[in-house]
Amino acid sequence: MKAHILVVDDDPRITDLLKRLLAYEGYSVAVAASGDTALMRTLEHAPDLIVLDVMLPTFDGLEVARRLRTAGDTVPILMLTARDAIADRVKGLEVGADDYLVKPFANEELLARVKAMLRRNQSERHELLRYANVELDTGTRVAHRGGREIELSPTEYELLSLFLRRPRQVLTRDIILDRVWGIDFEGSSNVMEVYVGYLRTKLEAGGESRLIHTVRGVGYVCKE
Amino acid sequence: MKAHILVVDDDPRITDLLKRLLAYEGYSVAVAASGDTALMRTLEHAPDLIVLDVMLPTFDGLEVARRLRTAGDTVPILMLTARDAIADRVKGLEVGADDYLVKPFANEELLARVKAMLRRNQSERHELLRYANVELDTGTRVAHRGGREIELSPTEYELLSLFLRRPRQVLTRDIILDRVWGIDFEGSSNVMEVYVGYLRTKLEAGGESRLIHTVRGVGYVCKE
DNA sequence: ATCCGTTCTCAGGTTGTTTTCAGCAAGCAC
DNA sequence: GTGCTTGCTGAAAACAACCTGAGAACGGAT
Repeated sequence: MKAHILVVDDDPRITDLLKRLLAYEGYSVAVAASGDTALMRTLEHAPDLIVLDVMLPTFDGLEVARRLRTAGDTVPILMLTARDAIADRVKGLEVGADDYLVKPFANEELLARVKAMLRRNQSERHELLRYANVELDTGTRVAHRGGREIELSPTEYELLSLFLRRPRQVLTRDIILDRVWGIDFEGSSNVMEVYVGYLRTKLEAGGESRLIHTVRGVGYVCKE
Repeated sequence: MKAHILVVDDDPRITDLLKRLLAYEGYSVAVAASGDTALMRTLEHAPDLIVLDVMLPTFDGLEVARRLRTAGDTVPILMLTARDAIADRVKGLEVGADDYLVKPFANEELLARVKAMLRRNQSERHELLRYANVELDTGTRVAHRGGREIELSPTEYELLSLFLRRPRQVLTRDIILDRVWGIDFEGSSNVMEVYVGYLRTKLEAGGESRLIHTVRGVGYVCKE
């Protein structure tokens, strides 16, 4: 639902601009300013797309892309290259970037590409998220526990996939609200609690053990 | 033996990208930027495949394809069509193109098609898509369910073939709109719903079970 | 110009999903 | 235990998504 985008650039003007632009379009945005933090953030957040500048401290964008690909990560990468660095574009594509954009770029163009890349990717990527005896197929959007098939509404699906992407990790209420309902969620509502309830009901309908546990005062964890 | 590919487009962005992409995959690539140079290059180099944009100076891609075919040239043609030009795709096929791709496209997808087209030497591209008891002949564009023959309008055909190529997988509205209508839809239209309706009516006219199910808030699936 | 098939728009009805709310249960500090 | 906070749950209201029939707009063929 809310696509999550990681922006990697060492120029704060660029990251600021992109962050605001993308957030305004409804994406949830994270930022990294160097090669190593980019890799870390990718592992942490499993973004749906990376906007990656070539010039970076520690190690450059090409190296980041190469490491991700050799590690088997298929997240779409949109590379930002300087106007005159044709060689970089070629290398970028060779190294596993999916598209590139020449700086300076028009906002509209960046948005168009991001959108197109996300849409295409969505069709090709069907992962099988799994934890304990729960499976979630992102292609069919159906969950299984044991042999039982579990149908999910869109929101339930988002929530469960969030949990399954980060098993054993405590997710704060803020993070969950951000990822599933979007940043602009204000004031007091207990939607999240209601939906955790729905999920628990469905996941435990066959008498199975609880998988989503409450961490009082903080949020929830998915673990056995 | 390197396959030789001619890329025809007047946008240097596209030719730049394609040239590097295809060259990296080991093809030898030539470029033309207008209809007449495309014809000249074809005569000169006798490429094994042509990637041909519809919109071109001098005369357009459709015209290039038509002239080649009437001259007896059977070189496989992969047509690049604009986003909202369904009519062009149909015309392209009528005029002798062998496949088409909607811009913007995923690099992977272009490579896959190029490979596939080179492999099957342009003659036997009559696929028979099949799922459950539904068949779709991509040569005659006629569908069958059980023994019943089902005639389809061009749009209905596109839609059904999309579903049959990815059975059991949930296709989001974005993807369907993109692949069938080529539209980057912001505004509200319900064409897609109407056409799903048409397709259902035709597919279920013999009292058969529903094959195209709606996934609320997401899109549709083709499954039993 | 007219016909016919196809595509698209619109409005109303239907159904499933999301949110809210109020009361209850569970955890925690004292 | 008591009192306070935090989280759970069932029901109903509010909302949005989807379907359908009717017809308008379009384009090619005669």
